[in-house]
Amino acid sequence: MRPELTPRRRWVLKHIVEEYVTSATPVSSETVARRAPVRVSTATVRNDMAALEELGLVRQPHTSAGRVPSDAGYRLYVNELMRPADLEPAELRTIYHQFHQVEFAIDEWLALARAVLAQAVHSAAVVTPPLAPRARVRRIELVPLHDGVVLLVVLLPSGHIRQQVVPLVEPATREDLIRLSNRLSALLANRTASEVRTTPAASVNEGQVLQAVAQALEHAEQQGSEGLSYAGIRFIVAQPEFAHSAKLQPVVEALEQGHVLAPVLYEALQAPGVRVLIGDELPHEAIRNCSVVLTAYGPAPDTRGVVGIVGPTRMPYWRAVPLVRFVGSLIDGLMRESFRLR
Amino acid sequence: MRPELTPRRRWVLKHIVEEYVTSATPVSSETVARRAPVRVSTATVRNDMAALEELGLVRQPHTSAGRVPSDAGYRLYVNELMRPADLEPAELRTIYHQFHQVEFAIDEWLALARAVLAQAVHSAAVVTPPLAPRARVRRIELVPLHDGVVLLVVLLPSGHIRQQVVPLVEPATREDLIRLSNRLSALLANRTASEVRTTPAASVNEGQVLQAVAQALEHAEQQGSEGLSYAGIRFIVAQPEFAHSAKLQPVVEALEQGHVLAPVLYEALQAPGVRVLIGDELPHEAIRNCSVVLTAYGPAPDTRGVVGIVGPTRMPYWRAVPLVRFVGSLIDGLMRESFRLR
DNA sequence: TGCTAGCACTCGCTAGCGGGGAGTGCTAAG
DNA sequence: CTTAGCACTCCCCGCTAGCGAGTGCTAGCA
Repeated sequence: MRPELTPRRRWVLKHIVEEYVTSATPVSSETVARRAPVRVSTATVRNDMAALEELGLVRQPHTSAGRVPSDAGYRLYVNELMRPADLEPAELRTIYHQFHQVEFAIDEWLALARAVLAQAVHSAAVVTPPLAPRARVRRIELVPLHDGVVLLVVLLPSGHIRQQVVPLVEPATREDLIRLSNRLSALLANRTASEVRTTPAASVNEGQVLQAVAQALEHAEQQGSEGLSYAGIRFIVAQPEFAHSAKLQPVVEALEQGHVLAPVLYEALQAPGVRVLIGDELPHEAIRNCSVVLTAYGPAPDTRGVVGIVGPTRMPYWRAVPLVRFVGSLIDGLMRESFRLR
Repeated sequence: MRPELTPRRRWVLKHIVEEYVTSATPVSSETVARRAPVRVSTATVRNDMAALEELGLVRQPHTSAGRVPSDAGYRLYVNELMRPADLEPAELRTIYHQFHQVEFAIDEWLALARAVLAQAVHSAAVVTPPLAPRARVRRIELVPLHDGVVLLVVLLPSGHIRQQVVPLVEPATREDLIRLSNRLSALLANRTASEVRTTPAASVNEGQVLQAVAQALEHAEQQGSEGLSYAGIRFIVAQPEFAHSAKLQPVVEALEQGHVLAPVLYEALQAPGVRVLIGDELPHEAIRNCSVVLTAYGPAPDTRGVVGIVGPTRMPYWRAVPLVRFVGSLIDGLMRESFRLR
């Protein structure tokens, strides 16, 4: 019969997790007993540890070693035992200022988010641009470059810009171009690539531009799913569980070739709040001894992206969760601000 | 007295390098003798190896091990012995097509160059955007966004676009904006940030825009030096010399934090052709058992950037050199083409 | 003088062994 | 239910011996 999960046992588990995360070595009964709020003997703790093991919450790497949290143990910790860290006001202020110092453009924020999260949690950080499943036109602009050649600038709802060089067939004055971009901005507003493709063109030049707009939208959609970027691999390399490259390799590959993480990211896109996935909850074998902490950002459903952390299951969840939440909300706020402006 | 570097000894060195690069294990006299074009005994090869060692071109990890090329040995190999590989026409065609399939924009080419080089040489690849030491204005454009707010688009000589949101002080019609952007495009053409800063403004709005232009240029300059990006760390992780994370860590750090490589990249920016730096020729201790193969791309002096490979000194130089050359010239060609269009 | 065959030697690599120590599980008593 | 005590397990470390790859050296031959 399954042992009971008494309050003290929960407490023991909590300390096993927190101790193991910081020390990276199996936690002995003595270590836990020493840190206990009321005096308990090591033998008592050992009994509790045995019970936790029977419940599948901790493991022993081998007899006569301390205990290590199992994935289920981390899960219980995150769900019920963890108290998210109070982040230093100074740290938050620094991050806040960094975000308000960079250029007012989403790519800058995302690059910064990568760097900040990686540094703050000492893990790898992943970031996706807004993943509009269908890219739409917000506005288009035609910039004359040279005789017979214009630069098409397509503004997307996410605030991204796509540019494309368009050769014209018939000569056009600057005024023609302004009329054309006004007309097309109104005509194409909120249209998707396939809708643009089927829009009839009123002139040869307009046909050229329509083609280019559709192409730009398609590229934007494609880039969305391939646009995952990461930072902080150096922190992963430094983790003792990845000291041997055989362990490290699948993780680095998963990060560099986004498709391993893609399903997880798309899932996080829908869910509100901060999402934590631990070890075997992840879909791929390759990253079974990793955890991810993710949150979606972005105001509208089709301008949402994901930021988060990828690290070993032995991760300081109590820091990772509030930090991811904070950075996510910062980007979210900046995007709302930029939407209000537009 | 120093032994002589006879033709056969050069030949032995060549084969030590090529064998070691592919096998990653010290090369024995027998292996070399077996591959010899004319029949020689292992004893003869051993004598030659001893001579090469005395010349500092090869090393012995320990007595009773085979020989491994030294940095000087690699250098001699690259300078005098190497015959750059004839790349497969199919491989070149594939790369060529990839470059002509992506969007017509420099960032796309650079991302592709990273991926292609990493994959083709199985090493990390580094890429910098055009590193204009002084960013200049090519053209500016003002796009109305909302009441009192415009999006400033600055085209740079490199083909990059910088965008910036500018709040206006006085109301302006669409025609006002066109006049203003025409005026400023002409006025500021080829100006640097500091020159823009000291340009007197004819109106309050113009002052706002001038500030924003200067800021955009400064950001562009700054991003140039921080804009180094890399790919293919997974290949570095897979190399046996980096199996232990202690060896790997400094390399990954050097890649992620561009400043270690910066001086090397700036040097390569000036030099024509493909530049190879081997082991201790690199400025930083951290990457002493790495080599880099770099080439500059870009038509004009202030639109030049660098692409290349970073890998272990045990690198297939005979493939790396022609591949870097090829990819560099592809980007160069695309940039020239895009300049001709504009 | 240069090449080659033969041989002793070096030294990393691996397996096996033993002692020390950390940490456990169990038992019996409070 | 908790605790003190104790035997037990098993990792870790250092040591040793044997093996084998590969060398350096020497002597003989063209």
